[in-house]
Amino acid sequence: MKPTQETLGITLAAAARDASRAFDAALQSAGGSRPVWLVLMALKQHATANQREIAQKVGIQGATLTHHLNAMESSGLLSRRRDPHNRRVHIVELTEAGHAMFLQLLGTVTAFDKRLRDGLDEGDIATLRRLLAVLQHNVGSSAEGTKVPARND
Amino acid sequence: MKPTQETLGITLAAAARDASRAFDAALQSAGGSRPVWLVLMALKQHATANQREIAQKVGIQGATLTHHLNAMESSGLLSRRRDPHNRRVHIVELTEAGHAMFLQLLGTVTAFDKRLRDGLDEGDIATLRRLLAVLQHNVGSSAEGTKVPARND
DNA sequence: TTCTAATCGATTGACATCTAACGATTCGAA
DNA sequence: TTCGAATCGTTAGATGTCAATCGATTAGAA
Repeated sequence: MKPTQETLGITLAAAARDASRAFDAALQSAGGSRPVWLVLMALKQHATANQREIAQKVGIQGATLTHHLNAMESSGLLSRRRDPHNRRVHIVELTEAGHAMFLQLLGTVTAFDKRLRDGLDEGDIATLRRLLAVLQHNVGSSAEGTKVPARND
Repeated sequence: MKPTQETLGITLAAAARDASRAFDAALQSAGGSRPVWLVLMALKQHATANQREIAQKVGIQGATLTHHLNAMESSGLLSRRRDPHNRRVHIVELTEAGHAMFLQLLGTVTAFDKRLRDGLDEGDIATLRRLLAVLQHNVGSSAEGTKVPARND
């Protein structure tokens, strides 16, 4: 490892941090937030889902999702009801307002993505996805259906 | 944008999240943490620095750094003294324990980086760095001397 | 010399995230 | 049928981050 060069993890974290901050700022200007967007997106892909599935899809812990869902339910973006077949389970669904919020944020997300891609061709994008997937594989996760690794004490 | 494909920002954030979690776990097992590592690294590169410089180097706000420095000073890893030429400024320096902690964590960091790079050749690494730098440029930041973008209300 | 603006680091409060633990519910082996 | 283990979502507390604000200090124009 060259002494003047950052480790790959630090480089990746810094790039992601900068991109995420800009993305967060864009979403906030559009009246949303990143967690809101991620939950909306998960529920757009699967119209009804339980919380465990959403948390897994989004890549966060159930406890974290509870907080986001509480806020989003209060805001009228989604509803939760007990599954009659298994009363431990919440079925989560978007409301009309939730669907509207998704559309509201979609423009922002698309514009941001376009901005992020500026100067990169499809080959670059594919390469980046491939390399990022390798990194994820190397730390023990796959890009889809990510399982949250336990943090050791 | 293809409907079945994640936006680039989400892909990047997910990869970075997974890598960061693994990195955090590795550092924790070695008795440190990511903020500790980043501060140690910044102070290894510039033996004496003021807080603003460290915060900028690490890529976090001054308020955040204060908390980390408080903890690290309590742990004996570093010391702070007022600059006699400008009493607003703190000069931050590593202690012997701080230098020892750096070495302690260095092995972990190196091993983690090696793990991250598994299956990637030098060309891949260079490509990844280049592409990440493009992304950072596109969101308004450069990879070195990162300025933290303001979050709009 | 005076005074305004800028700088520095700290404090406060809010947001997002995690772990550990919990109560309620369900599953499945005995 | 019983009961221990597993699942589900929630709560509480801790960590890391940010913005806004503050008191102390300095710089520089008038």
